[in-house]
Amino acid sequence: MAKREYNFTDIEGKWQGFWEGCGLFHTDESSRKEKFYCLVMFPYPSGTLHVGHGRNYIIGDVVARYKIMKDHNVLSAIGWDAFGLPAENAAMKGGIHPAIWTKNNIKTMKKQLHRWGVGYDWNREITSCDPDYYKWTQWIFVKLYENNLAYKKKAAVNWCPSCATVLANEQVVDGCCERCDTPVRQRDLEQWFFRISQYAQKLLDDLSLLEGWPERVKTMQANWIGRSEGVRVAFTLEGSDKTVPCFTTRPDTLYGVTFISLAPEHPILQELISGTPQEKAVMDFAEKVRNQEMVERTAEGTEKEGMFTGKYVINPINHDKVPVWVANYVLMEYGTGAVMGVPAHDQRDFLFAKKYKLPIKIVIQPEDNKLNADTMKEAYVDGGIQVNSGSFNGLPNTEAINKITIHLEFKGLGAKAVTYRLRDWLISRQRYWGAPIPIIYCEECGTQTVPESQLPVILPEAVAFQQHGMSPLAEVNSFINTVCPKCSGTARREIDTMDTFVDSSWYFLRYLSPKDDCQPFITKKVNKWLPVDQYIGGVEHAILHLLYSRFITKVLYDLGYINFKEPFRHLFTQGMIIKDGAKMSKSKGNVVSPDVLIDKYGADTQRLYILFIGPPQKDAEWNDRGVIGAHRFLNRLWQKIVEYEDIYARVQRMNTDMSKLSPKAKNLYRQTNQTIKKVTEDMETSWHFNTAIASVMELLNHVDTFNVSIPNNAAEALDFHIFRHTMETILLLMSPFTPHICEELWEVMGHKPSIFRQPWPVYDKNAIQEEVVEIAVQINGKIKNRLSVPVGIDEDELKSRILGDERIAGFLNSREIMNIIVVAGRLVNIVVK
RNA sequence: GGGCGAGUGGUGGAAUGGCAGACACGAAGGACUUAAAAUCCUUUGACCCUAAAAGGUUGUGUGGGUUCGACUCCCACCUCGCCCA
Repeated sequence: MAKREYNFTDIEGKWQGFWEGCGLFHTDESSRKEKFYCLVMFPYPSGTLHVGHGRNYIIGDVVARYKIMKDHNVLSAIGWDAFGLPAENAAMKGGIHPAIWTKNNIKTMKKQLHRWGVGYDWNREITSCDPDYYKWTQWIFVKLYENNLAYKKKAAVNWCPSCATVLANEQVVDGCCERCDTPVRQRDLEQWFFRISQYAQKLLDDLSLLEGWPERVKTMQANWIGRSEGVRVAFTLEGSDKTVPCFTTRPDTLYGVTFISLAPEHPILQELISGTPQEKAVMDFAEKVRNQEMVERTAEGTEKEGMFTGKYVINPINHDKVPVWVANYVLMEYGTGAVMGVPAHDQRDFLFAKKYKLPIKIVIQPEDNKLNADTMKEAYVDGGIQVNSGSFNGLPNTEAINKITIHLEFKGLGAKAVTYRLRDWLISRQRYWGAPIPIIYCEECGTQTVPESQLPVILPEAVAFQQHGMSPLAEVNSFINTVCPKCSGTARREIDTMDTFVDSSWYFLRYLSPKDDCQPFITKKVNKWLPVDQYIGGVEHAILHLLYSRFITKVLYDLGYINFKEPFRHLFTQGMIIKDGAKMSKSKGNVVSPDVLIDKYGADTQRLYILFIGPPQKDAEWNDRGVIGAHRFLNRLWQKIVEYEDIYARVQRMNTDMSKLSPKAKNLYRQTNQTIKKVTEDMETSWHFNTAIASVMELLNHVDTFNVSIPNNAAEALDFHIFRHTMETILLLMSPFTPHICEELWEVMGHKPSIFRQPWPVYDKNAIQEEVVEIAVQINGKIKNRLSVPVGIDEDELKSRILGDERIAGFLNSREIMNIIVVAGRLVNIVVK
């Protein structure tokens, strides 16, 4: 009989068409099966996908297919995070319109996804740059604005003086413009913000609800939110009744204050120095600092710089008169924009004081070696006993923190306060390729939102892209000029567009009603399908995207649109695929194209290799040569099954009666069941697909030694039956990983497709039990021999067998046995003197 | 500087208190072939010993500790990666 070749190209095309046709991934919302919402982070259509991207979609596909077999009603959809800078850069460079560029890329990438065999309910596809979608992104903006969660204020933005344009943070590389390498400056411009800081505490508290999230990601979010508890202390300006509030987490060091520092942006600064001789010098200095980059200003290694304002404040606790400085390391955005300087107990204050010869006053002494203000080389930041602290002397500082706080509150000099590192979310971009912010400025009525009936505010297509300068929207008069929705007078539109993180912070709600033009999502549906049961994506989104999505979800919850507080129940973050020691990227030239590999070996081979390369949560090193191993395995599986293509129909199916099996069949049957157990456990708990696949490889290796033949009698038919059971099991277990070949071979073995309509195999508890086990025998922890014994052997019996073993007896000689440790079914350790 | 993670053969990795290196790649040798590819078989951590077999020593970044027993737990350190400063 002529053997069929493993023609992966035909097979993969055939089954991709079949699944599409039979609606394998079509979600029937009326189904009564348990729902499972499986979501991969939707891609940015950057051009083409490489195998590193593939990991994300393949893992998602494995999970979706597995859950389908476990009889869940699976929702698996995809879309495109289609607004963003690269499209606009391409327009400036290549003269191609961002819309066209994006559309082309989506087409390419969609084809690539299809070729991988990853399945989605394509009827639910969404594209964030599509007006049908961004209409609702704008709607969300309006809802936030109406609820005082969106506002406009002046803020420092990255400004490239050479390109004369605003840069997003990710366009700033090492403090310079990524395009022209000019050092980036800070400029104050009117910017739109979302008031995420108002949700800081909720975002922090509800991390505890996220049991299915990696601890690591939760920690990163908690650090990003950065809650700190402390006291806001009011320092009174000398000769005035004005106060400067300072936030500190260390009220125990209040007696040690020798100066206070203001941020250069502090509103009181101008007033302080107005009309004084030092006014110009101080304002020049403040201007200089404001042009420094934020990161640079606060970096520990950066030179602390400051200037005396000539004014003093009074320390409320001891009435010390302390000088007011302005300093580069104080940020207006954090706390109150003013800090109390305690050089003895804060390292930055220490460096500052040393540089400007400000006094150092010790107020906490460690128990052991006494500090000396004149000789200390760095700030002492640890605990100790209060000194120079009036009535608080002698207290441990941990106690003084509370007592001083209470004292300040009692006297009305301060109040407990909590601050967060989390700052409001700057969402406006002076860019073209984004969702227009739906705001209209009317000279009569002021700032107006665009009414819902007028949404979407369509992004005009005919615009000119220039190398330099402002957003192209600034020049489109037909866009800018409009009428006020309230008074119908002349008005102009906001020309800023929204950060793409806004688009991606709610897309998971849209998959439930992707084409609805009356509402962004249907409350009843999202309440049924969300939270997402499994979210899968890269750890690079651990902070921003996930935090913003959580924020928008909480806002929608508070506004009564949805009944869940968190969008993603379980989160899985896969590791990067590394090539030549670096993350795959076009600029490094180390990308591996999936298309070449699919042409050569097929999609199943590539899927298998990506899953086999290592545990999916860890980074893994790509090795082109390793792919061959995956291909060989699939070839062997193919040959093994096709070899008996004509036989399957001729051998009757039967139930497995263990007692009738030949010893070799019993062994195979046992290992088959053990493999079901191993793979199922890997799928359910750790997602270690690599070890799951390895165990199936071992099983196939075992089949090779099984020597099945075309049956001529009852005994051989029984062996064949076990062989068939094993091969069918392998197909079922492998089908989420390598769906095409399994589907094809399932048919070869005489079944009607689809294999994904089969239930996931369940192992036979009685069959996995070994009869004989090999026990390692150690003497003082060193292996000396191995003995095969029946499973469940009596401990005394085991000991006597071991002590009776010739080799062991030889090693023991006549040494005195101190102890014998028995680990059932594994090992025995004889401890001798 | 802080937080988190990682460090195991030539390579990717396996084993989370009990036989280190499963599974796979690569390499070496062999079979098939006019030849090559593909495929199949054998060997493969290092070192020592041996004619060979058998055997022994050593080995999971480094140094300590806990334990009958440590890749695994504890302490200190080194290197790398990510995030935050």
